[in-house]
Amino acid sequence: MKNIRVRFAPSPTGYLHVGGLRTALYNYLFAKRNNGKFILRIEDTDQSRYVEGAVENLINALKWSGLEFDEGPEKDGGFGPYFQSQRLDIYKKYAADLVKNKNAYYCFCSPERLTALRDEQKSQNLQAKYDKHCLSLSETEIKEKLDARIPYVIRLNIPSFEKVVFNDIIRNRVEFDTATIDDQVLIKSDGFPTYHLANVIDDHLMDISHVIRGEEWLSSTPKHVLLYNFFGWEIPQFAHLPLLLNPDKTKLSKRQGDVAVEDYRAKGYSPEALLNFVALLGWNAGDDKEFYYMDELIEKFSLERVNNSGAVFDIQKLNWLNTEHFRKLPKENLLSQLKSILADSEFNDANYSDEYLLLIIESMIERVTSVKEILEKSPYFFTDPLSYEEESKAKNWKPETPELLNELAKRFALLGKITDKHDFEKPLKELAAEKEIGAGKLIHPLRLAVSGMSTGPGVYDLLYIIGKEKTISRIGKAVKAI
RNA sequence: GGCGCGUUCGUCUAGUGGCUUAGGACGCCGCCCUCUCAAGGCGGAGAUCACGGGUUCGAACCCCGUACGCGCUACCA
Repeated sequence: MKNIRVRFAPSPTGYLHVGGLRTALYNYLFAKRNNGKFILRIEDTDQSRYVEGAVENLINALKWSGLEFDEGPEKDGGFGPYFQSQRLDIYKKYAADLVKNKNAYYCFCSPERLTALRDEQKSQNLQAKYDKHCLSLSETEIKEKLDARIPYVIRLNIPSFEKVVFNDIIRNRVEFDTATIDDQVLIKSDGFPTYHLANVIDDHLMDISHVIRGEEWLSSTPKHVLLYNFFGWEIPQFAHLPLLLNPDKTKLSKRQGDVAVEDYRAKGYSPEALLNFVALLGWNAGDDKEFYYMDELIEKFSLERVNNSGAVFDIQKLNWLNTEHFRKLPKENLLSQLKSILADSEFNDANYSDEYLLLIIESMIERVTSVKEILEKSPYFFTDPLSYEEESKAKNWKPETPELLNELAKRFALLGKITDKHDFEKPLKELAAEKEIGAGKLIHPLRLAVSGMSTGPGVYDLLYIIGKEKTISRIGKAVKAI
């Protein structure tokens, strides 16, 4: 079997789309599974869409996701450059060959004529297609126009009434009639190639064996097939991936939620979870397994098992997977994450011991789905309560509460050095018994006083972590404040 | 409008002619546990396999048609 070489070929629009992430992942998995190479190529042939820093963002997002490319920008594998904008001479040369063989031709039509033509066709409910007006230009006419510096494009000369048939790994046989295919512009008037030309030339020159890309490319694949034929090149294997969809089943878009990998990163999702989730959107191994690490994905992946219908991006399932992955992270990882998040937070002035932070992690891990959430759900480990939850106040703060809590604080103060969370339990239970009330009558207001909240770890864990001194002082504060 | 691709619980999916009274997961609901919130355990509801024809002893699975959805229809990728 020939060498497996696949590419992820995004256009640098500013960020990595999760759909793009999945495309990249499938390419990556396929490459790794088959001892092939995963190549990153930047399709920056549209000057009007140039975005500052986009390539850097893209590469960073891929790196964060763990999809390291074998060849690409700054990583030459002998097939570079990997920026299409740096390969203009190559495209020009091949375009000239096409023109010489009459498989492409110069077109000098103005945008106005093109628009008028399209409008006319549309009004008659005809397919919008270039009318090959410039195909009939003579050599001398072309030369004259060229000399006169009239702007031109080079168009693909689609033969009429032929069938173009190709095989797609995911969709099997696909057939198009050339009568329905437009004479695609190959070289734009600014001298840049369009995607269609550049992609075929680069895939051939870069020795790409499998073209794995989104379904939106399926309709233009016959143009590419024609180009391969005109050049006399071997056609790569195609695999057109189903689209990722919004909940309303339209193509996944910004308007209906987050689509950038960096958005998910910012929200605290882990790359492992995001990758695991996205891998399952359109692929499965044929069994019930849903939790995967990268190495297992590589081991099991095959294009043949990719689905052929679009998949809704279901954030709930992502949340679940994120949680599953999160629970399996080693403590040291969580600790270092928490430290760096704290450093960037409003609580960055204090210095917390590893021991302290580890206790927090242990108490919160079942209650959050990311380290970031620890700060959101339990700020009380880092600051005294700034306010007290109204609902809990109404429910748990009774007229006799201040007196009870003061008494409890007094008894806590009598405790020696705290060595176990249950040290707090005894005085609390005793007081409850003496007053002939349920422990809950003390526990709920106590939690509120100490944390300002009504939810969180077990109350004894809570007290043990924040410590005896802070517990007592916070009770004092709460009694005054509430 | 034309062309292409698709259609199994709300969602992701298993299923490739008899093993299927269509399996799993997320979510949802209930119960248990319990100082709260979670986590965990147990259980439940939820799909006439888009619809209509055909082929077959037998079809979610094969064929044809229809409907619907999506994609493409740019000197964007």
